[in-house]
Amino acid sequence: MDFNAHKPIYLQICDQICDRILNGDLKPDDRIRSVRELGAAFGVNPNTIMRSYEQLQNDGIIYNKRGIGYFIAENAKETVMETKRKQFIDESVPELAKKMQLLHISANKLLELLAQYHMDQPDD
Amino acid sequence: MDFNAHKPIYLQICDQICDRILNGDLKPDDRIRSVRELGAAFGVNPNTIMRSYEQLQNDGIIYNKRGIGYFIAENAKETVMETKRKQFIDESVPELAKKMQLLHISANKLLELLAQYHMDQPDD
Amino acid sequence: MDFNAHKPIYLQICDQICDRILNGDLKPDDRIRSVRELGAAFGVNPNTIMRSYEQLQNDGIIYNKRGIGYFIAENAKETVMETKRKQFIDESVPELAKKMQLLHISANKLLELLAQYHMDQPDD
Amino acid sequence: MDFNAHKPIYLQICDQICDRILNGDLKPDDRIRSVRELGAAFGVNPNTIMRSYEQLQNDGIIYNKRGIGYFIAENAKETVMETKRKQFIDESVPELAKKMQLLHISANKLLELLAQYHMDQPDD
DNA sequence: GTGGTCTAGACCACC
DNA sequence: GTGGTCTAGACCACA
Repeated sequence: MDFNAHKPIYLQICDQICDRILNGDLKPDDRIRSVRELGAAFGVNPNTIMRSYEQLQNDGIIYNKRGIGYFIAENAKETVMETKRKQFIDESVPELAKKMQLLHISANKLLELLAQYHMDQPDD
Repeated sequence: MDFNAHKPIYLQICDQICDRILNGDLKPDDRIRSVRELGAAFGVNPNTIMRSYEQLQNDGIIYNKRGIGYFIAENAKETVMETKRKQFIDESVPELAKKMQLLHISANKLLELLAQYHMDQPDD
Repeated sequence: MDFNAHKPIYLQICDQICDRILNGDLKPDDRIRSVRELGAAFGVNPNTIMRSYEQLQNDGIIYNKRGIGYFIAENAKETVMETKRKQFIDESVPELAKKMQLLHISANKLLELLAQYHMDQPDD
Repeated sequence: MDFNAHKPIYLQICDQICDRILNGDLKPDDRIRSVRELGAAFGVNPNTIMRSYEQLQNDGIIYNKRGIGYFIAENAKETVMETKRKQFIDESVPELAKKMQLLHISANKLLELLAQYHMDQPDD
């Protein structure tokens, strides 16, 4: 894994795990790799992984069994989905709208730009 | 002005000035407020304002008359517009596309969300 | 059995056994379940149960017949009672007093709160 | 400051700050000492202090001004009070009730024990 | 000066 | 083996 220099590594790891939950790769009660294991795999200090796991645990996305490891929470997918959608609607959309207005970019133009990025997703 | 906690204040000030240039509030050769004045107005250290002005000057958006103050550059609006559009297309759009895909938000849904924010802009 | 996340599982198991001794559920020379059996019942590693039994044995609350199992000690109830009362008076009460003071909870309020939990115990 | 060995230092620091908020020593918008300063004062690594501050910030008890420091939140006292009271009622009280029942300690006996610890607090 | 992130390495309790 | 806490020290961006 290679990391964006401008965002904390531990948050990028959170994002990566959330993405894997959203796309179904990680399911409830799946064990995720230990801090040491994942640290080695990512070439990152275990403390940094620990920090990611703490964050995710605070958010109710993973839970911990003492001496055993970390596991995906029961309703992790819903939690992540809800959190991210809320963020999207409350932050990304207004910001986007503001930019479009200032830059004179119409909705049509936006659709055109998005078309390049395989927007073949169903609504839900 | 209240500042977003996750973006440097000096950049938020840059943004605010750029916005005012784009919407026509600031025109070429208008004088902008001194670092002291704006610092006081924003409740921010003048050094921070200075940093914003340096940034804008480097980008060719404002210029400096020594001992007098900072002024909006001749082609500021075009410069800003071009820079921001490039950023929008190269950064915002791909990021947006990725989020929409993960969150199963369709283009239609996006338009619907945007509609709340007065999308009555012409293309150009 | 579900375990409190902030106290070691092996101590919670000790507590549970002590409670059963105090309330008369376990009597002197009763055999308690084997580490394997109890481990399976609790969904816990047998080593963890072993650790609980060692602890209780050190405290003189249970004893071991090699190859046969663990048994409640003769004076287990008295031992437990004495130990726990000492703990209660030396640790729980001061801690309680400190909290009540900080949170402005009066003795009356405390009695009121306790009333919900069937405080029909005689003194002794 | 001397620390209890069985509770994480960073949590003990959180508690100490909460206590100072509750007793009125720290008021809204007061600046608290920098991580380095407090670390030096307590003979503790600044990282450990940082961890306390993160925790308190997550709980909405303190907030941060970039490059300036940490400050007591507006309604910190209420937040702390509410959190701790909830904890007291939901956790301490039932646990206390259970212990009293098992150890045959009556409400009167409890009051007697508490009396030593200056229980001259008003209700509220 | 401030906080924030990260590393390396240690030690501990627990399973 | 697991996580959890802590230290020491580094480097960075920001005010």
